[in-house]
Amino acid sequence: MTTAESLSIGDVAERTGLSVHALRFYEREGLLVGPVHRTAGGRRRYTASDVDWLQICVKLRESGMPLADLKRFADLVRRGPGNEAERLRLLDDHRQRVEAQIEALEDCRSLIAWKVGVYAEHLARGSASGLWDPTSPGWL
Amino acid sequence: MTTAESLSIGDVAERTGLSVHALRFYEREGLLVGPVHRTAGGRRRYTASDVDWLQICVKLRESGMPLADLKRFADLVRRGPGNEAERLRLLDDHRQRVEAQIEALEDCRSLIAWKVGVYAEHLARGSASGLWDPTSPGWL
DNA sequence: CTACGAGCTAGAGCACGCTCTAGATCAAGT
DNA sequence: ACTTGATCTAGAGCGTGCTCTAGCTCGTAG
Repeated sequence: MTTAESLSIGDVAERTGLSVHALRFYEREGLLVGPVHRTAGGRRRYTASDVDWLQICVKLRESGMPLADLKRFADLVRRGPGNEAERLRLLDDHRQRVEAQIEALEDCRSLIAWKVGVYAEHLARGSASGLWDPTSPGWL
Repeated sequence: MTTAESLSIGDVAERTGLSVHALRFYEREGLLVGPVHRTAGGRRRYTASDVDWLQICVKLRESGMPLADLKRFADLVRRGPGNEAERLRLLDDHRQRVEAQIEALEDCRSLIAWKVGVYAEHLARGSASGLWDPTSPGWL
């Protein structure tokens, strides 16, 4: 349940798009910066900055950062000031990987788009024979 | 060994970037269009169009197409003419997913780039405190 | 003729990232 | 008080996509 200052695991799941299972898993794996507080009854209570951090995690995961790197990053932040250069390196390395990935995807996109275009044209003409038919020469 | 018309599994591994293990695995999974020929001694002999197809597979995999879709595609091609519309649909669906993925990555990239920029600037100034420090307000 | 690297099969194993289960507890509505 | 739904823990299980092993065979160079 939502109150002014703290959110249940279900609320956080809704806000981040992660499942409650994933949230508990992330916590076990040490991917959160701070310890999650608990109610008297033992239920997790998340703060707004927990959610902020998790939303960053989601973005980094979506862009392909492995959990291990996310953990290294969380560790650095948790240890506090003094390792900013290392944090920056981690992020910047990831940025480079993301850029490479975008380029690779754009390559694939143009290959596919071209193939789709050729295909559609032949279909429109009703003359699709020979396309992707490895027994005909020049099928590519 | 390479001869005019046929390649060993090792050659194909080199040309496609797939491991020999992966090549045998792909074959078992029915991801190839034609059956791979064998020498008298039972060794695989690949043709140039096998390599062409595998290179397409690699591109599609790099862009995130699951093996199951690749298999559906290979099945369609193997069955020969008459299902071009279905092939086109498969490819075009994938193209759309790739485009969505590029957009998502570009989003992530700008988030990261911004964060990296802020970080680098603060580091240059020697005033990095408060960055990603969930105990300070406005740490995002 | 022999050695040695490349290839063969069947099947086990692995890394990643969750996802699900069981069985119990908590908390809120009626 | 009772019911109902959310949450808890510990740990097993799973989907994807390879990767590796064991034990054997092939085939080319010397």
